[in-house]
Amino acid sequence: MDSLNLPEYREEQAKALASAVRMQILQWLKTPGAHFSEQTTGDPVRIGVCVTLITARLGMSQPTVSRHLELLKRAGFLSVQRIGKWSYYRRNEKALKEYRRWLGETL
Amino acid sequence: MDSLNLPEYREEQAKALASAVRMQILQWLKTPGAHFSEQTTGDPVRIGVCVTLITARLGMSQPTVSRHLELLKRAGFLSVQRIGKWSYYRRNEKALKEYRRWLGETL
DNA sequence: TCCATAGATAGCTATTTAACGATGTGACTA
DNA sequence: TAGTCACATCGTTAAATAGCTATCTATGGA
Repeated sequence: MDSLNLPEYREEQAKALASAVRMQILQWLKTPGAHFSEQTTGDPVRIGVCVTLITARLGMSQPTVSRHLELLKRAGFLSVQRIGKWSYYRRNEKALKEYRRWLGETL
Repeated sequence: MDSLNLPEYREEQAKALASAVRMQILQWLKTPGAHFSEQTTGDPVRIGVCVTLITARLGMSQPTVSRHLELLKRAGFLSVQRIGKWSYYRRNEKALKEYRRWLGETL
C-alpha cells in the first residue's frame, strides 16, 4: 500500500483513547478535586492524583491500573511527578489539545 | 468501578480510528476523485468507491479490506451503497463530525 | 443456463492487549 | 536497621484483533 502518512505516535495516541478505562481516567482527571478529594498529601489539581486513589476508584488491580497510566503517559496525555513514595498523574492539556487539533484536520 | 459514561458505540468508534489502515481509507475517501480516478462505473464523489479499487490501493487481500470497511461502517463512519455487483463506500461526514464534536467536549 | 465477477463470510493462525498474582525497588517510619 | 508503603515490573493466561486462504452469495453477461 501507499506509505502511510499517519505518524506512528498518532496511532499510539488513538489506541490510548480507544479504551473505556483510559477515557474514564482522563475524564476524572479533568476535575481531580471532584473525584479524588480524599487525597491529602497534595493538591490534586496542581500536582495530580496518586495511583492508589485511581486504583481504588477503578476497582481493578494496581498493576493493571499502572499499565493503563503508562499507556496514557507514553501517548503524551498524562505526565507524572514523583514526590516521596507517591506518583502523581495529571493531564497534559497541551498534548490533548494538540491531538484534538490534529484529528480535526486529518479525519 | 463507577459505571462508565462512555457509550458503547463511542468506544467502538474510537477503536475504528485506532488503525493506520482504517485512517488511510478515511483519508483517501475525503477526495475520492483524486485517489480513485480509475473508477468508471460511477462518480466516486457521489456514490463512493468500490471495494476492488480500495483493495488494490491498499495492497492487501480483499477479505481483509472488507473487514476494515465493515468496522468503519459499524462505527458509522462509512456508508455503503450496492449497485449491481458493486459496493460503493463513502464517508458519512455527519457521523465523523459528530464524533469530533463529542471527543472535543469529552476529552 | 452457465460462467465470471464483486464482495461478504467462515475458518485458521499469529500477534497484541488486558487482566491477574508475584516480586522488585525506592522511600519513609518505627 | 528492619519493616512497611507506593508503585513499577515480570510472567502468565485469556480474549480480542488482523492478516490470510477458501468458500459462499448474488449479479450480470454470453
